[in-house]
Amino acid sequence: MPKDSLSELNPPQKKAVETIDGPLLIMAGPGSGKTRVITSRIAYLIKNCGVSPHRIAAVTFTNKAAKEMQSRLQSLLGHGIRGLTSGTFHSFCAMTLRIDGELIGLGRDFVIFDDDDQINTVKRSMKETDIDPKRFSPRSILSAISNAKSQLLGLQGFVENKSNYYDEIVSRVFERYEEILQQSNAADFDDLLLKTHTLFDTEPEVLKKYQERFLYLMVDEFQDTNVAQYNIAKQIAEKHKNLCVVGDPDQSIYSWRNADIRNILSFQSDFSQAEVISLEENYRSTQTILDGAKNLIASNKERVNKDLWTKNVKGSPITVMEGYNEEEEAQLVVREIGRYVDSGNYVLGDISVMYRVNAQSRAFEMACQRYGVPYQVVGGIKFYQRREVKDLIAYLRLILNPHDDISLSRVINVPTRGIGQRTLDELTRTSVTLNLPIFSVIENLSNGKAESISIPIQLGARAIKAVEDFKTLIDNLRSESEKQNLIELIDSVITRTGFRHHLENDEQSEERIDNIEEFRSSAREYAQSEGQEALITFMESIALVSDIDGMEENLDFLTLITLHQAKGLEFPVVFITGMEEGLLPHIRSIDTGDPRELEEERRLCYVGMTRAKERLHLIRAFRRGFRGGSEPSAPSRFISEIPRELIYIPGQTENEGIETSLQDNKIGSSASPSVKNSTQSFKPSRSEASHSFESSSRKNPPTERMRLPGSKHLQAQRVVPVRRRRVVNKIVAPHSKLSFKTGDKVKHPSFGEGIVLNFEPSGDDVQVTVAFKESLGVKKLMAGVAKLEKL
DNA sequence: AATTAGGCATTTTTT
DNA sequence: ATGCCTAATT
Repeated sequence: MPKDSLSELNPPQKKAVETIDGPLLIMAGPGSGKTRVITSRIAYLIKNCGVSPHRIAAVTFTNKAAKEMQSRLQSLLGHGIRGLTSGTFHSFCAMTLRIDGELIGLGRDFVIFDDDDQINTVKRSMKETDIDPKRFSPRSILSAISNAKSQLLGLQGFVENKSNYYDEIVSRVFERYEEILQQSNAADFDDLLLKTHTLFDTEPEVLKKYQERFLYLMVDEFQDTNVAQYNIAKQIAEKHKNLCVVGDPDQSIYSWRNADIRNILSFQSDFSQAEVISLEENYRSTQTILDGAKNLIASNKERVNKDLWTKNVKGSPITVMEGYNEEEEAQLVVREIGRYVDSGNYVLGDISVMYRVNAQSRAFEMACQRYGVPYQVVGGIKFYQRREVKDLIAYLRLILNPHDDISLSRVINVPTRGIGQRTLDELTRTSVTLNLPIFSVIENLSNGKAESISIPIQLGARAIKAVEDFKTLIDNLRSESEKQNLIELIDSVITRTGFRHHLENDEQSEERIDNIEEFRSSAREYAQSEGQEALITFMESIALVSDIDGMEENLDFLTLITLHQAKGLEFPVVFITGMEEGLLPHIRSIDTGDPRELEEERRLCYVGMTRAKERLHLIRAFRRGFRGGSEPSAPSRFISEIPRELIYIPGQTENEGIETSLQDNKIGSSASPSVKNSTQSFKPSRSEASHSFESSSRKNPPTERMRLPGSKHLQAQRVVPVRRRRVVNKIVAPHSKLSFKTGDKVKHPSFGEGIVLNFEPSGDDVQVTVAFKESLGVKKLMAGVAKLEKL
């Protein structure tokens, strides 16, 4: 990208940047330079109009997008952007509530309940309202609650609007759910928005503060905002009316999360004088890819047509391939990727494999491991959602806020300390009757005043002892926490609670300890600030990060990603996999019979296709396995919605002539028209990092089934398989030397130094038995996985 | 109270 | 096939 300066913008882009007064709606097609416009606009406000960054807020869809914007502005304006507010709606609201939430009864150190906590809370609520979780799924009840909150209804609104038996059930759970949250001084994701709205609604002074401060407000990915978010934006912008929203209705893919595409219509009616600017020139994709995508999306009925165009080269046809099953699909893809890399024109970081559901990543991971392709999975099982990490977080939260019943229930018996379900039930029951948090019940218990207060509780002496010990444990950690920094605190939690020991006894102890180690180092950057402050900030950052936030651009890794997460990204080469009826229009969207759901699937496919700059592959499997079995699947209807002449099917020769060389396909990385058609030079191929594939493989037609290449010569590039499940989202670079002999001194990242007692090759790795010093003892480790270092 | 076995639902996407 | 939940066992 060239420097963001006004002269390099096309006329509508320029207009979008310079239209600063009054409401503005920017309709930005894929690849139309939206991000540039947003950053240029902010830079323009600051530099040309002399607006203080302090008075500008920019809301993005992910923290990653916010960070990217920040860094681009930084390079444009240097320190001139200090004071700029940028982030997601959720993080903005969390901050607002942290400051002024007390006015609406939210304690300063409230905790944020994530999805997992929410489900637990719903389950508990159902139990306490005698609603059978087998008859009504907690998940669907939660989604009803979330839906109500996203529409700014809240409990009260929901109760008033309920119209059937199911609503009645939900409202009972909802009521209890809110009580638990209140008592735990917690807010769920939707509360962050809802409560901020309420705060602004009921406290004019607070609202005024924000209204006056934010002269300019920008909202990115507007098509994916929900009613609550839009209304918060409206509240803030009400005074100055300088609200700029940027979006593309064709890329709206989050309606299941209550995003409401009608916000775009509302915006136009709420701000009738709003200027509307369309960005229609695409700088990203080849003509062919853009045409394919345009034709696909044209099948949607509910949309306004856009006139997307590009000056880019025609480029290669869209390749459609078919494998027998998902394994062969993956093999096909990985082998094709090998050809790209071998050509020297692409590095792995240029390529991405996209799929509808996370479960699909598995086959690709396995294929990558077999072929030695380093890869990066975005998302999947979220790091902070791993059991051991969540347990540790629950301890930290409890230390911060002992009233957090959900966290307390989570860890009161982890590791097991003789407090079973009976005891916990009894404590919970009492807390409900007394309308007190569980921790307070325990406190009263241990004051020895149980009888005098006449707590109606029935527990054996042994249970009481155990519970009291737990209370003392938390109390001690709590008082220590004020003197310790974050890392010290985490360490004392791990040791004092017996958590470390507990992990060591676990079957997957290595993996779990690794994860805790990872967690510990992620806390490091927060450890500077003082005592509890650090803990609060850290907890908040954990609750609000997304997987995509952690994704790095790394030339050496192939990216595996869901279509949803791919929004906003671009890659020279894109493989969209699982192009099958039931998967890409997902079965759930077909089953409902709601055409709008099917159209959203089509938009999802459109988003995926428009991520591609130069090469687009659509792959499907003839049979797909699920729930153990395997069933035949039909090609996705979306394939047939792409004009045949844009498609190349290997094996069907008549179209082969269309395929152009890779060189002809290259699109200059610059958005400026002058260089676009030139066959620009590629990124220099990085010999030391290049991942060479068996050269003969490129001669094999992709459809022919072939044996996996021998792997010896790939050893150096091989990514070590990480047990069955992945340990960290990013698989780190492989280890160079995996040879050990008895007596070798080795170093483990968390266990420290040790001596090799024994070793035996196992698959591609070596299982090493190591004696570590101190109390750590003898362990069997996979050398590559454990990142063992020879000393 | 803790561990284990067997039954069952589950998988769309995530701030 | 896996993981979660309940029931049964020690």
